[in-house]
This record gives sequence, C-alpha cells and structure tokens, in this order.
Amino acid sequence: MKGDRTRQSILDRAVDLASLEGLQGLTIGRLADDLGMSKSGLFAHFGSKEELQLATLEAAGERFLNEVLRPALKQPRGYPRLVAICDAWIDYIGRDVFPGGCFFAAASFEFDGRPGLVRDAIAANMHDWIGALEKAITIAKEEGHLRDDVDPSQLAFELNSLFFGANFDCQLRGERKALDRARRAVHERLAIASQPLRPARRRTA
Amino acid sequence: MKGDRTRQSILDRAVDLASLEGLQGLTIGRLADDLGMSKSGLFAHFGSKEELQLATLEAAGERFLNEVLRPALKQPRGYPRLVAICDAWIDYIGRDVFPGGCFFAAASFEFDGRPGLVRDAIAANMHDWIGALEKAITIAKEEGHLRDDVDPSQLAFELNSLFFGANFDCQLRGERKALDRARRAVHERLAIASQPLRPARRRTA
DNA sequence: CCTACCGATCGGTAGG
DNA sequence: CCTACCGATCGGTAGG
Repeated sequence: MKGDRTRQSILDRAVDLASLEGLQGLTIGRLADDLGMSKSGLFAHFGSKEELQLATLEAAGERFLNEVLRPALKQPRGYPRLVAICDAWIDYIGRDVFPGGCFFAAASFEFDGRPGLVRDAIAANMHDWIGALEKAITIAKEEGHLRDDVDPSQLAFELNSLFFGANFDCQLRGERKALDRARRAVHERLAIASQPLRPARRRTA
Repeated sequence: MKGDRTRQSILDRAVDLASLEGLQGLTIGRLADDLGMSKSGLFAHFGSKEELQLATLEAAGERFLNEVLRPALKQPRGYPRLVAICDAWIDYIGRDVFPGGCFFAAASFEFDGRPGLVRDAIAANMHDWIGALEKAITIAKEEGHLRDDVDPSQLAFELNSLFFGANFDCQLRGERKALDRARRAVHERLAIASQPLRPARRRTA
C-alpha cells in the first residue's frame, strides 16, 4: 500500500520533470533529490532507467486520458463528440496539464530516432490516440454529421497536425494567439468536412 | 584554412548526430570518437558545449536554406512560389536531408522547456522560417492569387502544422502515406485560400 | 591538434 | 527504504 503511494508520487514528479527536460533528460539522481529520497531507494522501485521511463509514460498516458480524452468521450456520438475531443486537446495545452506542454508530442519527437522499448511505447500511445480520433470521425460519418467522402485517417492526420502546431507555437514561440489559431483552423476544417457538397472551383489565373 | 575545413566536417557530423539523438544528446566524446579525433582537440574548436550546439544549429540552418528554402524561392512570385515552398518542405522529409527528420521540429520540441541561448537560437530560426512562409503568402495575396481575407499568420500556422504532422507520422509512426497526406492537405488548404468566395454553409442537423 | 587529467554525475550494485 | 560504492562518461582544463 505505502509502496504504491510512494511509487505514484515518484511517477507524478517524473512526468512533470520529463515533460520539461525530456524522457532521456530525466535522471534518477535528479528525481530522487527533488523527492528528498536516496537514489538507490528510488531506483529499487523500477530496476532500470528504461523501466522508469516506461512507467513514466504510462502515468502520463493515464493523466492524458483522465484530463482530455475521457471527459470528451462523454459527449453525444458524432459531431458533438468530435468537436469536444478537439476542444479538449486545445484546452489541455492552455490548462498546463503537463508543465512542458504536450508530453506525447515532445516524447514523439525526442524518441523517433531512438529505437527501443520506450520508442515503441510512445508509438503505441500515439497509435491509440490517432485511433480514437479516427473512430470519432467514423462515428460522425455514420451519424450523417460528416460527408461520406471524408477519409478518417486523412482528417485525423490534419487535426493532429494542428494540435502539434499549436503546442509548438505555444511552447517555443510563446505565441498567445496559438490556441485561437488552432481552434479556428480546426473548426473551419470540420465545417468543410460537414458541408454537403463543395464545388471544385480553383483559381483561374 | 585547414582549421575551417576540420570545423566544417565536425559540424556536418554534429548536425547528423544531433538530428538523431537531439542537440542535448549530442556529446563531445561521442562526436570526437566518430571523427577519429581527440575530445579536447574537437573541444578546442568551440570552447563549450553550448557553443558547439549553437554552431551545429547554424550549420543545420545553412543546410535547410540550401536544400529547401532557397531553391523554392527561385519560383515566380505568388501562388507558384508558395506551392514550391510547401512541396519543397514535404520533399525534404522524403529526401532525408537530415537522417532523423526535420532538425528544427525536433530541436523545437526538445528545447521549448529549456531556457537559454540554444533555445533562443532555435526560436529565431523558426521565426525566420514562419516569416518566410508568411511573406510568400502575402506576396500571393498581392498578386491576386489568394483571397484578400486570407490571414497570412493563420495560414502559415496551418501549413507549418501540417509539415510538423508529416514529420511526426513519417519519423515515429513510419506511415508511408504521411507525405501524401500532407501534400493533399496542403493543396486542398491552398485551393480554399484561392477560391474567390466560399458560401458559409454548415451542417443543419 | 595531442596526452593526461579534473570533479561531477550518470546508471546501476552490494549489503543491510 | 538507506549508506556506500562501482566503472563509465559527462563537460571542461593544463600544458604542450
């Protein structure tokens, strides 16, 4: 029981630290210092740095599910739920759920060139997230809220891109308008996907 | 003369290494080993790790300008140049200009939580890049190729988001369709921005 | 550009 | 959960 509580408090701190310094930049010594415990005492909970990284990822995933995806999934099927997921993602950056912005965007870019179990776990998390987006889009099509010719993978790709772009603009550039821009882009994109027909006019010049 | 050549060969290797392992993961010892020279010999060229990181960033910026932006800027003003910049960016990921994908996307996410000169230099690079995108959009408006009500900052944000999304899908997920999806999204977005008028129809249900 | 070295910190272990 | 320790590597320096 107490071991579990200790472990959870370690992981909460590890998630915050890693969101700022990266999953590789997370060190056992620094983490132990922050928590006022010995390095080896902390180490004993995990057995290796890789296990600590994997456990940290899992804890970050839980936080994301609780703070972002699960509440949005309570919205009614179709367009409302899809919009709720998108708005929840954008709000999630503004609410500082992780102190360094989106944990998984940062982890994705950090580990895309580092093969191993950590990279695989990050990819699995992102696969699930993109899958949830695609599923919400597919349901919205089934409900007749989106055009039949909407490609769920394509639209999910575009929405996720806007989320990553918003995170970038917010975290690195400190652009205050970033979230508003993302919201505007997402809502215009969804409006297009819900239009009954769009004439294929292009510029004539 | 010879010192300059050595320095450049160090930086070429540093750029490749950092694109895979990150600018922080880049270590002087590893880099020296790769190049078959002593750590202190390499170190003498820069004086500190931070200076090495800044020089590596500068070298990566030069490579990006030569491989991506400058060729595209040779295209005629307006829509053709804007499209060329976008296509050049997407091709740049497919051509493996950097072995780990887009150097600056990775650096942006790595350093957005680490204040200092390196982060400032990354932000300056991204500022210039977004500025170049905005300028190309503004010129396309002036030429009458894009609608008057197009917001250059908004459109540049959306295009850059799609680029980052494509990099993510390619590098982490190994999604072969990533570049096609990005191309399709970019071209549809630009087609919308170039339509003379778009009815504000939304779903009625 | 080298050898030789510094203190600090890394992940990890022994033993309790 | 601790103290005490390991070899390896970190960024950086002295001296040539």
